[in-house]
Amino acid sequence: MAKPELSIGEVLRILRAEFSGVTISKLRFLEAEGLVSPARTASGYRKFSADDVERLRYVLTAQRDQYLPLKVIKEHLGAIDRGLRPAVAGPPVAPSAPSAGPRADDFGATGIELRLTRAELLAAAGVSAELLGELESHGLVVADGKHYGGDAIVVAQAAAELAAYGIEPRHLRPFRTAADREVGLIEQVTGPRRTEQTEQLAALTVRLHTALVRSRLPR
Amino acid sequence: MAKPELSIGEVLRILRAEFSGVTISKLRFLEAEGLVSPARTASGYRKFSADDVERLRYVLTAQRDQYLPLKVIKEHLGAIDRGLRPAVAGPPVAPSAPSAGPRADDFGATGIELRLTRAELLAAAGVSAELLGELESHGLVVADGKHYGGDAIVVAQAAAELAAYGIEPRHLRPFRTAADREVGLIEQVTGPRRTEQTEQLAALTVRLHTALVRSRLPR
DNA sequence: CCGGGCCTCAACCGCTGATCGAGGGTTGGG
DNA sequence: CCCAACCCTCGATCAGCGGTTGAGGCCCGG
Repeated sequence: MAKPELSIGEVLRILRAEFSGVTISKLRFLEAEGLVSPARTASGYRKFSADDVERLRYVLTAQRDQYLPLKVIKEHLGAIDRGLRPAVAGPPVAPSAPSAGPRADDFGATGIELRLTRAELLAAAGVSAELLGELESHGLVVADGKHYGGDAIVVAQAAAELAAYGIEPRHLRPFRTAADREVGLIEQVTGPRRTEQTEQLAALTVRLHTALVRSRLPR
Repeated sequence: MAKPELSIGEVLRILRAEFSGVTISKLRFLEAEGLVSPARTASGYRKFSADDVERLRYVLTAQRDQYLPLKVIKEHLGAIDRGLRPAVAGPPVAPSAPSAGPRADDFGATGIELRLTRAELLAAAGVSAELLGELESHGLVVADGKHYGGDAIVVAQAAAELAAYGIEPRHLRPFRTAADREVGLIEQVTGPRRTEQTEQLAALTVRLHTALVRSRLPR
């Protein structure tokens, strides 16, 4: 028998060994919330695969050790399912303790690494191939081989909206330059590999940039 | 050296710049839960010190970015008070790699224009007068007469954190230049008065900038 | 054919994390 | 002295999350 599929009661006994607070009703609840989707027998009994159990273990661990809300755990699982990888916010800077503590903030709403074809990008951003071409020629959007990252969507959309104000891609070159310089500065500190620290630093510089722009807008 | 002590309303305005969901009643609630203990005037008014504000910032950040329950945050603060560093669990091992998604506050949800004295700015940002002086000499923070805007807090804090990575104010000049150019572009479109449209455009360009930086970070 | 296991669905629950309002004092400017 | 704006406490209330409970009923092995 290659794949033993377990009944809910069996799963319960397995997980009980590791997590004290688990009950049958909780497992059913987690299914109702969309965190696992066990198969069913013809008569409606749940059949849990080894993967399902693994998934439950993930959920219960995240809940117990990180206090994450189910909603967030669900998003993480969704990302994992799509073969994408998310990232965790570190602890805030301790008050009155200026150690270089990590601090995550509004940098990147998804944390998901996306890989899109050109066609997918056009569809996702809802822009014309022409605009995208211009953006590429000015170095505002770059493909990595045949694929574009998720940020390209945001860039393209923003560019499209700006075009409605009469601001064309060629006017946006300075943004590219500024971004390059910013990244250069970051790499000088953290080196050429992308780490947790890289992200934190980027979040910081972006925050700085945003505040600076705000502060310089007319009163 | 007279440390400026802030009333609850002042604290509110300061924290609003950074955290959208904070209210007076929430601040009082957090005191009731034992997360901060501001001093009181003879007549019973709360007086928040710079440390209190920092503590609140820690609480709000931990809540927003790590979804920690207040109970846990309180324990962490207790540990920090005793000179320890709080233990933080990493993400579960299960179905895949590290992760996570902080949320995106938008560009300017504040509404109210903050006006701070130099002392208030120092207290709110928790930075040294020296750092602030340097920032001013490089044009990163500017006073409008005797007062500073709320963005100055964010600028100063970001600069302080960057300093911990060895990035000094003088390295930040290009940010000023970039911000100036960005604002210049915006003003070319919307004119020299600050309107709804100015804000929208600024939000757009900042979004563009952020996405560009992200897209250019090493893979 | 019986008993334990499993099913659904709706109602209920306790806790967290606040919010609200009544009723009333404080402060500062005119 | 007055008024507006601000601040106070305390108790009631609330919404959402994360489940639990129970009624009523089917399924399956011995």
